[in-house]
Amino acid sequence: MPKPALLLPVPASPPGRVQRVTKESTRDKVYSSLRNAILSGRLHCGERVKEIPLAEELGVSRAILREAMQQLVHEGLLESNSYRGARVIELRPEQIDEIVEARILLEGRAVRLAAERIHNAQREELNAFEKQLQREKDPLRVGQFDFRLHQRIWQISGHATIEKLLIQLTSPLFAMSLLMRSKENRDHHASSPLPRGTHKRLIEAICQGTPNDATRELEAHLTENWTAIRRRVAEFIAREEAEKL
Amino acid sequence: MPKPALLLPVPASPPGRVQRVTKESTRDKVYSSLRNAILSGRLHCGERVKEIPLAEELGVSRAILREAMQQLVHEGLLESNSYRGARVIELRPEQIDEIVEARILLEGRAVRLAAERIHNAQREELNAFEKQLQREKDPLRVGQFDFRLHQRIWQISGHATIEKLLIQLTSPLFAMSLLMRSKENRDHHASSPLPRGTHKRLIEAICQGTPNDATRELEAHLTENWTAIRRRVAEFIAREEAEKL
DNA sequence: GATTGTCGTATTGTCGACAATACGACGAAC
DNA sequence: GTTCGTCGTATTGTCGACAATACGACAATC
Repeated sequence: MPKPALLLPVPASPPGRVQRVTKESTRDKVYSSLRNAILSGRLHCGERVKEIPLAEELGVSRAILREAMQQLVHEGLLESNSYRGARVIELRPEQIDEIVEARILLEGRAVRLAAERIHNAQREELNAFEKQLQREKDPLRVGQFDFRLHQRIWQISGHATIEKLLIQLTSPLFAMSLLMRSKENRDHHASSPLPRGTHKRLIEAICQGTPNDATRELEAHLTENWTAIRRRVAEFIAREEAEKL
Repeated sequence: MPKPALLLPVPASPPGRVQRVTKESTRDKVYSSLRNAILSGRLHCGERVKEIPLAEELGVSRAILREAMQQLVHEGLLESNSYRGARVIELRPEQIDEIVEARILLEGRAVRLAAERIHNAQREELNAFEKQLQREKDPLRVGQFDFRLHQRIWQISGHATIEKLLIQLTSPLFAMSLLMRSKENRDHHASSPLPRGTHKRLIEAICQGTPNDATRELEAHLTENWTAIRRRVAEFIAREEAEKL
């Protein structure tokens, strides 16, 4: 039985209508493909990533794949030891604490700026996004919506440096929470839904242009959300350790 | 006339006394070498970085060099456009503002933690460092000492995530301030020394274990320091623009 | 004289092959 | 039975060569 493809092969560059100005290099396509694979759970946390099979699956040379992987290592989604290969990262609870702490600092400023600078069109967009998020039932898609919603807020803040740092900081977090959900589904553990009330209040604060409220709501939102995830990660790791012995 | 070597060729792996456990790969050596070259001003901001000559100078293949450069691009020290090569970054004043703002957020927390967690041995180390910094006359070396001192503080904070972000964030800043100094020396502009009073008070606050003072002193230190640099960058860019026309 | 088309070259993007290393299996010594 | 040495294989690290692209120079056209 042919195993299901984990990754989509890199598509030949689509013939843009007017010869696209910014040609995307193969490396960038491989990078995006790999990143998506991790951030959508097709490559799950802790999984070994071998170069030759992956290069074949993607239809590119190992050199290119290595450059893309290099980038993901630097971004914190992969970790590699020399001659011992690369794996998708697996965060320890203490690391999650650190990341969330840094995230609160940076995103606190981002939502403050967003509340100060938001336009009417963006207000509508955020509200629409939030309604969509409320309607969504599938927990996996809820997580992805959540991620994209936050990213949009960072964009609205207009602070490119903080935006970049936040993307880098939260990607491993997102991958890990994804792993939690899929493992919990597989093992038939209760998969409690994300708390969404704080989410709504955060959006409202940003749209109403009240920076202090926005920052406060963000802190509440993140701590509430991630103490739960953190506990689950700890339990998950404990279970894994137990299985090993 | 043979031009002076910008980079030291990558040395063959020195035969460690007991066969070092962590073998440094060629890529890592190339990465460090290149990074040092930028952060010590041997490769100056805005300079084009060509792969073939550089690979020959370093005595490695282009593939390896590309992987190392890739990493520096992600770190923000190089910027590259497809088929148009890579250059050392050149920050615009607005970017400096953004970086310093993010830095204050993160380093504010770092010095707070450092003040809470510092040990006696580390207190002495910081004080010694600070005295050394006071004695130093060469402005270039002052900058390097300053950078290392801050890095040591981040380490003492024990927050690995914030430390990593800060290194990434400040490297381009440091490279740019270096460029300023060397250009100013060359063009015989006045090169005003860094203000050091705030520096001393910051160290004292950390050593005395007063987190609030430490955070406040840090903010003073950074804003004082970087508004100066920012102004100089703006003037420098203005001069360059004028030369072009 | 300015604009546009063509081409050559310098440089980067991509690839396949070879060298070096880690890790597990297997067998020998105690 | 356990420990240690040896070796084979799977996998990564490194390299040199070929293909694709950008950019400037030069010629042709209006």
